[in-house]
Amino acid sequence: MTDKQAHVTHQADVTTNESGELLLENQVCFSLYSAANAIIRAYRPLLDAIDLTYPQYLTMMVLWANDGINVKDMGAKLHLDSGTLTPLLKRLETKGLLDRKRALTDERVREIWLTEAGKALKDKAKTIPYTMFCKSELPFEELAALKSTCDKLLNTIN
Amino acid sequence: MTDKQAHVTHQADVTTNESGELLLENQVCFSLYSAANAIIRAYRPLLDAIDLTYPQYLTMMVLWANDGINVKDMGAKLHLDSGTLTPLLKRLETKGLLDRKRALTDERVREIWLTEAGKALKDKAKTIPYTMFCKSELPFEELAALKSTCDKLLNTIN
DNA sequence: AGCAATTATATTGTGTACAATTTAATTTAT
DNA sequence: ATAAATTAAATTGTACACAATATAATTGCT
Repeated sequence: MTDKQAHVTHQADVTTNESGELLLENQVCFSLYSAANAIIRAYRPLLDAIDLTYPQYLTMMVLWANDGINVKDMGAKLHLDSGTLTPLLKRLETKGLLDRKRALTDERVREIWLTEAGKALKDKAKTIPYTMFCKSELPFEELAALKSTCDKLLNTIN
Repeated sequence: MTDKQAHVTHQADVTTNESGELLLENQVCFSLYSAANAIIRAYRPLLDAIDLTYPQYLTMMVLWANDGINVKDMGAKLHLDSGTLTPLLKRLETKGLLDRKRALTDERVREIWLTEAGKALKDKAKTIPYTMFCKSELPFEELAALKSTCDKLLNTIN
């Protein structure tokens, strides 16, 4: 083993075993990736009841707090680009939850406005976060620490 | 506000503000979801160099430690089903990294065996975890805590 | 004013995730 | 032994993510 590899093994032994092997079980990123998938799966039965997917639910949450927001600002909040958002917003429009209007001052800009049905959905979604909190079976402090680390990761990694 | 909703707000104020509103900024699950997406984006330039996607890289990692594993056991390790794995494994087969063989004792079972090229790729992938560790700019202990919480979440939520 | 550069969104194409269903092989129960 | 039940993969269809590119509107520059 080279000096460089020894350093690697020492510094990052979350990721490798004593022989420097790549082990799935030791990968932080794999745990994060699997937990994110599991969370989306856990949301599904709750969101099926209001006919939303998880990304659609996040999008509605942005709109409930920022009605009339444009696609670019929505993308900045959700960390998603127009390639993801355009079709997603069209599907929410088809469901009758929002309208996609062009801004009067700038024809390029698409403003997203909730319909009455879209606004009404907010109330039905209100209990979802607490249900998920219970499903997690984790103490409040641990979830707060998880959020803090994820936010740091997101900020430094991009 | 009902008593039940007051309880919700008190218990889960990571998710809601003082008026009980659903705020994206306060959602643990959204942070986890965004961090997972960000991590996959951060892996991309490293994995492009060896022509793998992140799920393909995870799959190869399983094979490097468990050559000849079948699809079901692979799915249990990766928390993915055959609907995801079958096409993914076919793509890795097309790249010449593995062979998909039927088990002799049970014709239903598909065994996945690394080719020489598949085995050789392991060496090129060795430095990736340490590079990602550096990219995170987080102390080792915080990453270990992150992994621990994600693993707990994955176990309780399913 | 007029043209180049920039910006906002949309489109195209690839690769996941996953529910639901199908197919084929094996096991179980009678 | 054989029909029913179970199991392992594969298939089908929907919905993300995101890179790359295209389109159209606006801004900046001279």
